[in-house]
Amino acid sequence: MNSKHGMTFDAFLKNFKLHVSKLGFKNSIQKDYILKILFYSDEHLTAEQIAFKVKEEYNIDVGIATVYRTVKFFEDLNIIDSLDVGDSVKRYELKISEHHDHLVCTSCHKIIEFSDDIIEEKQESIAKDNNFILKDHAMIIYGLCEDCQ
Amino acid sequence: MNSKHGMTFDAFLKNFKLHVSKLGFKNSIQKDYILKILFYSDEHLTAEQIAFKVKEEYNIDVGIATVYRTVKFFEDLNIIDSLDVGDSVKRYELKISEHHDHLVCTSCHKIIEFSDDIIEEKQESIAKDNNFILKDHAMIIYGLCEDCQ
DNA sequence: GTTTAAAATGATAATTACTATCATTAATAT
DNA sequence: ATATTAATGATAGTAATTATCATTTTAAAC
Repeated sequence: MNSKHGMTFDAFLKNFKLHVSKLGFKNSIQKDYILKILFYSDEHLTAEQIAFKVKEEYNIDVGIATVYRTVKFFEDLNIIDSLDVGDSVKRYELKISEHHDHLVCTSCHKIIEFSDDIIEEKQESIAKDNNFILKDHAMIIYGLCEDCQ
Repeated sequence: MNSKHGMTFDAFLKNFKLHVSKLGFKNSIQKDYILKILFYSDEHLTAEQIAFKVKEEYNIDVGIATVYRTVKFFEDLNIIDSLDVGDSVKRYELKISEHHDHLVCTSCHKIIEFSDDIIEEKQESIAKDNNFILKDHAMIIYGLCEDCQ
């Protein structure tokens, strides 16, 4: 067990590749390494950051267009979340750990994750009350962190 | 009383213009009509839509740069909220009615407003628990509305 | 292991929402 | 009325993302 996700990356990757094949898509080393960077990252990464880290850590060149395509692909597969902190750049994170929401510092842009069962339940009931089938939600609380007050 | 806001637009505008003056800024018919469109709109409007409606409904020409500047100005004054439904276009709404969050249909992009006191309270306590001074929050629940299921 | 068909990639052009610039206009103070 | 100064509008510029298309790679069939 060498990760915070309760699963090794190799096991996760094997599973992922099988899933991709079954859906009729083709695997690639680019997908593998983008996934790997996201798997091990503690932070929410932009497309540019992903490309940079794949090169830096594994010496694999990935075109920026491929990164954008791949994160979109991952979103379609529902394995990543995208997050816009308010600076109009999308940041991505793998969805394999349990769901959480975000607290964002409006000064230093630090991101803190949290989860709250009561809020989750409330969201369910609000969707129900409005005859919506709940698909997803995004909740960002903006404030000033300890360091920036 | 001719509006959903419990105040006539004329009263609201008078107040607004006084506030602008007091802060040392100048008033303009462009600001007035952008505010008027937002005041009477049931929907969350993009900058482009605001410019179009000002022309359509009051036959006033407003440059698109002025609309962007003005909504930013209104944001600084804290009288409008901006909302990104996920299509990377900002939509704006006046903040004169009480605070609410949004339910968005992922199919037809219909927006439904809701508010929930328990969620609001929870957000307060989450901010507190993390030593954040809460400034604002954005919560969007995504789902399929009745018509799109 | 070759061949084949289709999808993925990478370089880059295009798009789009938004911002900056700057000359002109309009609003407030004197 | 005049002066001052901010606001406006036209448009160039920016930055993130998407589209295009020639080339490469994948995976399946032979």
